[in-house]
Amino acid sequence: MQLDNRKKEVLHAIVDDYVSTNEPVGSKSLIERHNFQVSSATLRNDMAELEHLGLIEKPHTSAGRIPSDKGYREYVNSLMTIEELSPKEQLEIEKRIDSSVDEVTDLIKNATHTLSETTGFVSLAMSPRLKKSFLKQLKILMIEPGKALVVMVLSAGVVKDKVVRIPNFLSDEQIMKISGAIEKNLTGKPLDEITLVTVETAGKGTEVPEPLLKQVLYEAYAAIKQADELNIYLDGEHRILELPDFNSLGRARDLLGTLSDSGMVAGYVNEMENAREHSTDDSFMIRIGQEITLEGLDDCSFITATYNLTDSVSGNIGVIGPKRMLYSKVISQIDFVKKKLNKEMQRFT
Amino acid sequence: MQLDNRKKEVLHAIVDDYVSTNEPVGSKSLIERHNFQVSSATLRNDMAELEHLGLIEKPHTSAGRIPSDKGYREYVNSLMTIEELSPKEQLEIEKRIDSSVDEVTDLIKNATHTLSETTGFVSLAMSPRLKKSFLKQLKILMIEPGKALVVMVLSAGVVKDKVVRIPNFLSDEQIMKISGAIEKNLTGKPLDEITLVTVETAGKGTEVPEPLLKQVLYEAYAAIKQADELNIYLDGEHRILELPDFNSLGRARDLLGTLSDSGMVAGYVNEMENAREHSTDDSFMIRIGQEITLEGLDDCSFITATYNLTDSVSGNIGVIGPKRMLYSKVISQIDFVKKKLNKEMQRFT
DNA sequence: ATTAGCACTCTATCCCATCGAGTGCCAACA
DNA sequence: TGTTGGCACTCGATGGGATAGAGTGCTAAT
Repeated sequence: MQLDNRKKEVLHAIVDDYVSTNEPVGSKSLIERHNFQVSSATLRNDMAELEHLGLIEKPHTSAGRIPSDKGYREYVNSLMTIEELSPKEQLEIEKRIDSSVDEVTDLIKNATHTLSETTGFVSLAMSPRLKKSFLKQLKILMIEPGKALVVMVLSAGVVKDKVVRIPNFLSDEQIMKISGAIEKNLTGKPLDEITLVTVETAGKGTEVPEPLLKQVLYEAYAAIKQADELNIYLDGEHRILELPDFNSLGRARDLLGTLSDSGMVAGYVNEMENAREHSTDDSFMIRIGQEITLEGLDDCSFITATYNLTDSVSGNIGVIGPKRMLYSKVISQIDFVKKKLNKEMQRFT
Repeated sequence: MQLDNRKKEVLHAIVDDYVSTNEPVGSKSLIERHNFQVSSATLRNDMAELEHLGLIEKPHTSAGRIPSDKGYREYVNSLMTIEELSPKEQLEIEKRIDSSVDEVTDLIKNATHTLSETTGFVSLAMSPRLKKSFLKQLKILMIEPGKALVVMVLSAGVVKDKVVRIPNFLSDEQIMKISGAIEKNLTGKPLDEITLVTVETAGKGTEVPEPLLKQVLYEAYAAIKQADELNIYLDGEHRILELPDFNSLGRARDLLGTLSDSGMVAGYVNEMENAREHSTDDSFMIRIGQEITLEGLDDCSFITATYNLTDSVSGNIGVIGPKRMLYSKVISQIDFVKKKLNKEMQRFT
């Protein structure tokens, strides 16, 4: 994008003004609010140029300009400068992320809630992608005839469990044998390398009759697979209605409708994450307006960062807010929450 | 409420018409839509009377009438007749409540989601009140030095667990002893009779040094207490925006804001439930408009039914919708979901 | 007790005039 | 060539009538 300096400043100013006033910005008010050493007519020429480049647009023929998706993109990529949060803001966030919880899940929910409160937008987090973490323990507890609990401890300090159905007439002892065999053979294996075949192989030589054994092994496998399923935590959906950008009811409805299908959102975040892994970006993912392929999010921006539970186990945390947001601020808020989250997570590993 | 027959019919008709049209109903349209064998002037007199009794009201001097909270209450208590769902509707619900899930929690979430889909309103369920269920098993699993998992199996077929911190230098064997002692002494006791004292007494004679023992017992107690904490599941909040009753944005915002504090809603449901237990009502709780003491729910009705996991372990499931709802229909929908839920729950006990 | 008739009330809607912020373009200027 | 003042034009927002329509309460007659 070959823009001379003044045009860059103009775009910068338009984005800033539009973000803070929520009104299309015209050449005259631009002059009033900023120290351009030229006349409004000159700015009008510049603005015509910027519009030609697709960076800004007019809602109506005789209205001021608002940034286009491309304009926001340029702003985010090249123009804005990110400032650190003030110590007071930092303290506020640190205070809210309660460090006394006993489970990683609660910590993540906490951070998500905090992020929604500080930004005023919808926040979301993905559970850690555990497929790279490995099994440290696996126990099968008999609950009652026909029912057992598979408990797994993973390397990332996470505990998962699942109630499963087992054949009625299996004895406690048989179950112990099976769970011991699985644990012995699969400990240390990353979850994504554990398949039904691996589990079945691990269970061999347990002196349990074939068909019974097979069912238990299958259930154990299912439990392991469920352990690395991704969860998504959304928070603060109701804040959408407090944003002037979504006062049209129709938009708010579409957006909330989409967000209510959390599985779909989770799938999208995952897609984004996969796309990132093959690129050279830093750890932020920013999608603006139409770049987002979820229905009803045309007027939104979607920003996530990657937190780390261990070196190889990570997840995402971020916000969904209006395109018209204070990007630099929001990004540093997400960044700070992410860092705090990373720090707190060390307690678990 | 001493109302002659025609006045009852008039109130009935006003509620019906207002529910279906969402417009204040006047004397003339009442005549048009129903077979009253009198003139509109007569109805006007009746309506003036009903208004005097506080059963209906006028939005403006020259508008038709709408039911007041009291009017809806009279309608619900004495006027409406509840019809069964059609076989088709029943089938639809049965189909949606997937019976293949392995955990009670998932079943409840499923039913809640189904209820929101069938009614088009916000639905909610409380987790079973487990304080009357008793401990069937309690195991403490060592996860790593300093960390253990307390697994509890309750009489209602529910499995609960909690990660707890324990002293670093406790051995596997010591933990087993403690968990064995707790299990031995507390099995069969209802959760609400288990106190810190009971747990400490149960743990005596385990030959584990006093201060270490005490900490583990405390954590076990905390885990047990957490097991009977109530959870609330809300679903379909976004549907609020699809209701004409909440097209004013301000109202929708207040309502969603209140619902976002799920703890508060849970507390309210619990309060309602407690109030019910001392009354002779049947199993439905209906709160209309201002009867609801939650902020922002003035235009809502809150209807819940009680499901049973076992004879003594129950929870609530219901909806929050606009006051202007088809009560008879919604009640039978909730009732049917509740019955289906009860039926499915038998698999777990 | 019921009814027809009537004057009155209030909202919703449409139309129209006006205002104002903003634009594009042109001609002049450095 | 880039910058500027000037000007005609556009279009949404605002606000003031005028009108229509549905509904009401009251009165007098049945």
